Amino acid sequence: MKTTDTRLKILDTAQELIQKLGVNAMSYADISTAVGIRKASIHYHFPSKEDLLVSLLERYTPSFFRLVDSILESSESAEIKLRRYCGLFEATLSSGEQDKVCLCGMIGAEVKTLSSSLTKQITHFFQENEIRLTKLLTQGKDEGVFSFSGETEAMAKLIFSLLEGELLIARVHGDVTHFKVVVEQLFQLVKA
Amino acid sequence: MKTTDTRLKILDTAQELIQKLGVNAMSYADISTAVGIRKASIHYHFPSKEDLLVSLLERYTPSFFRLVDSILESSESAEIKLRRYCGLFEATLSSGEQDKVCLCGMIGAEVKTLSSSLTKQITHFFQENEIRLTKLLTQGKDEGVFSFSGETEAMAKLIFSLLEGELLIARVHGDVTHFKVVVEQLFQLVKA
DNA sequence: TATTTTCTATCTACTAGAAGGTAGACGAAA
DNA sequence: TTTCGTCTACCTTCTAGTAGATAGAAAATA
Repeated sequence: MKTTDTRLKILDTAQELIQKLGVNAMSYADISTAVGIRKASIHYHFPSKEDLLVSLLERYTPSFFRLVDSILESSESAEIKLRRYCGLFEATLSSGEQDKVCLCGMIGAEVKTLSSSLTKQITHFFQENEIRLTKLLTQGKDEGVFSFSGETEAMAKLIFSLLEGELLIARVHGDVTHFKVVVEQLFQLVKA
Repeated sequence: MKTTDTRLKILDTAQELIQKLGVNAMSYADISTAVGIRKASIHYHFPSKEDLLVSLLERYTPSFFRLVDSILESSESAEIKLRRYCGLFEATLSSGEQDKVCLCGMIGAEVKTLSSSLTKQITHFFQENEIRLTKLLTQGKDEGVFSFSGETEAMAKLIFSLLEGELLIARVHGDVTHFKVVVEQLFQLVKA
């Protein structure tokens, strides 16, 4: 098997396991079993768990923002764009056995057990989301489809925290509808 | 030392450790060191980790709702009550070294590594919060101090997810202000 | 009251298994 | 013939959890 194939399989599997169980409940042995490769081979590709986490975030963050930016750059209304943005989070929750949350949300919860360089990567992910949401909201206000009082930046922060929080809560309830209800309520609040 | 004293110390320490590090990153050895007692003594009071978690939630949930209910039963305006409710979450974040989140938020993130009876306890905590927020919002609408479109129940869900999410996010940023900004924005949205 | 017994909470010492990680052999491909 | 990716075998440390000794307090008995 090619290097890149194994590497990818390891990253995919590790990501799924972390989104489901968290960093500290996931082990090299788990990945080993799921991928069908020996633990030592995983250490060949990712010498330490920290290396694996860094690589995971270096892949996840740009790939997530490619999706977000393709939404932002489309020619749709700000309302549709925001719906599609929220849809990215809902897709994570709905996928598979409805047992996964945002990778960065999960790692964010465990931040106090991780290195400062990982903390920086998570902070960066959060900030970039707020920046893009601010853009989106500004566009919506300019178009006249969004209307709400307060600062646009504060609203962006609020929306992002609500989405990350809902992912956790809806999963505990085992109820994707819970997520959808909150997103609909969000639209009630921002719609002009 | 009296039984109850040691038991309390163990519970207090375990709670702090979980709020900071999470269930899976906290060990009996950690508690042992912090309390100044041997591991075996902790197992005497709480035979298994599951027992400890159950006891922790059986203490945390009613004690949290005692605080919430004392706010709800006060004679203040709904706005003040909501501020004080949000203040409970902010207090957790602000306390100590600003490294703790809601116990149930943290355990909620790790829910897929835990027993179904613990999942039920977390679900219950979330639902009871939504019920109380719904009451509070209804009072505010009746008083005329709150005004927002959409269902009151959906708004309650939205507020709770936003608070749990903000706790995680603001901690990663190491910035209590981030939390305060979002709470202020919430008031912009609900105020009449 | 004095003594014995039982109970309680702690301790030391241990187990088995899982964790992250390493050394070095080996086969295939470049 | 060197490099690459995988393997087996192993190490150390940590994990939850157990067995059994012990000291002191409480309760029962003489």
